[in-house]
Amino acid sequence: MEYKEYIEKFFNQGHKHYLSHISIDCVVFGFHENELKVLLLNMKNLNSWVLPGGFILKDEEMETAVKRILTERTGLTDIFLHQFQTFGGLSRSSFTVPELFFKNLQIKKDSWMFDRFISVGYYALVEYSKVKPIPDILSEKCEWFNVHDLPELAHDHRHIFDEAWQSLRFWINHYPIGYNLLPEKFTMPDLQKLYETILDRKLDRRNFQRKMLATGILNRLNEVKPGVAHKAPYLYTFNIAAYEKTLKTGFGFAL
Amino acid sequence: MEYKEYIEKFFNQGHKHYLSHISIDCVVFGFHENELKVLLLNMKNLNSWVLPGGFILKDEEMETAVKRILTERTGLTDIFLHQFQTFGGLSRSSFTVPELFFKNLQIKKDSWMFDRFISVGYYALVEYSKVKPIPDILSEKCEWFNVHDLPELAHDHRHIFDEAWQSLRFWINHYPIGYNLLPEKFTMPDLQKLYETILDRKLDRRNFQRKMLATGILNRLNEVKPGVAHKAPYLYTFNIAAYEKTLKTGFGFAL
DNA sequence: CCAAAAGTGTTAATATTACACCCATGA
DNA sequence: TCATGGGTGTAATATTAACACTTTTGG
Repeated sequence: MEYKEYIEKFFNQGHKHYLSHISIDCVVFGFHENELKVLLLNMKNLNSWVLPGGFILKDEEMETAVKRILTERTGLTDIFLHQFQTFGGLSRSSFTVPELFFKNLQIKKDSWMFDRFISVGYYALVEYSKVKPIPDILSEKCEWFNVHDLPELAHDHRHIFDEAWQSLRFWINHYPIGYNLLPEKFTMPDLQKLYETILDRKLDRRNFQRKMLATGILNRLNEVKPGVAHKAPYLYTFNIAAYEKTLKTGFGFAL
Repeated sequence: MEYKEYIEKFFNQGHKHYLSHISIDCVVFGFHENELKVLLLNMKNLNSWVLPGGFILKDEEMETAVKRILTERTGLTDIFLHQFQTFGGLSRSSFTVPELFFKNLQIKKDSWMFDRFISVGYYALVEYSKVKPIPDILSEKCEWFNVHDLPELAHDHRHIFDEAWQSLRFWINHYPIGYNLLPEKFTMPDLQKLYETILDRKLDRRNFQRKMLATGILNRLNEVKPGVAHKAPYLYTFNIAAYEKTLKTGFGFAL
């Protein structure tokens, strides 16, 4: 049984390969059908949902670890990442699980996995349609959830999610967003929906467009969105050079 | 020799008490004579300056650890803290030191202190005049430096400092500041100097005053600063209730 | 009595918000 | 042809920036 072996090795030997006491938790945001989504995992045998996460190899950059973890969960490379907070609460977890989880498993009582962890929180922005959610070895399901309709989360993951979303809301008032969340070509209404969804409030159509165009990060194409009812909206792409530049400098406006 | 014993115990036994692979680095800001200051330590035997830092006890909240560390360095309790970033670079340090540091010391080659560390960065705001800088066991000196005139820092501490200052600059555009950096009674020019020093640019006297008063976090006293040449400025205190409230909600203006 | 610093108010510029009309399209 | 959503411009308001005169005081 490959699973059994893997788990046992992970619990009993993992500390030889990974930094102990340190974990990574990721809040992966996607945008689909005008809804902001988050990727969650359902742990095997336990019926609990958790954020995707993992550990840092001893000879691995922290950010490389995050990318590795997220590539495993989503199939994507080149993911936008933002480190938003590190969680150090004493009671935040320890990997406490009911006995049944370990039936048939030979796991040492002093496994590194039962130690206390400090967790570094990252949020990621990904293009929903390109993601192939892949459960990890400990989990059964990997699914998208609407941010307004999350299941109960284990440990302090609800808190981590809340902090991530808040951080994201703050971020988009200062830095451009969308390149990582939208398809290559998108419409102004698409972009506005994205902002509205993240900020969780309505924005004025005309003012939004004016501000966005003023940032200079958009290219309007000589195409309109095909196959829509009513007047077809223009398609846009991001002006990557300007976008990247603004990612560094920030623009100072509030939507 | 107490020092020798302590160091040996710390290097050889510390992993039993502290979380391995995790450190804390603090950027302690003070304000004195219209200069923004940072507290640095000079390591014994090495002539290198570092940020104050430390480790987390296995049964200690992370924030409690930071407070403990800073109380040891400054003599203060109740310090304003802000976690600004976590540093996970592979090459960021490891505690590499020249051989001479270990002359006469019996330290195991596999001491936890030679492992790789992920470091959680906090900045602290303290009232300069109340601080009694106290070196730690590994260091010889603990001194204030003007932020514009820092010595060379070991490891990636210059980078950590830069990120802290940047984070602080960002912070003060959204949240009140000063309660932890100024004496209880202060003048409007004092407060302005503080802002100017942190932001590293001049502000308009009149507009500054208007905005500050508009926030409602200040109480003007019926006293003026004694013993000054020229017209004496009013003294202010912070309205703690309003200050604390604004610390949570933030005010949205840019200086 | 004057230089130097502090207190205060007004005006101009800019940014933000609110709002209304026309256009294109598929049903 | 009409209901729906998209494109655009302008006026009102709020915020920010620029700026000048008066007051106080120690030397």
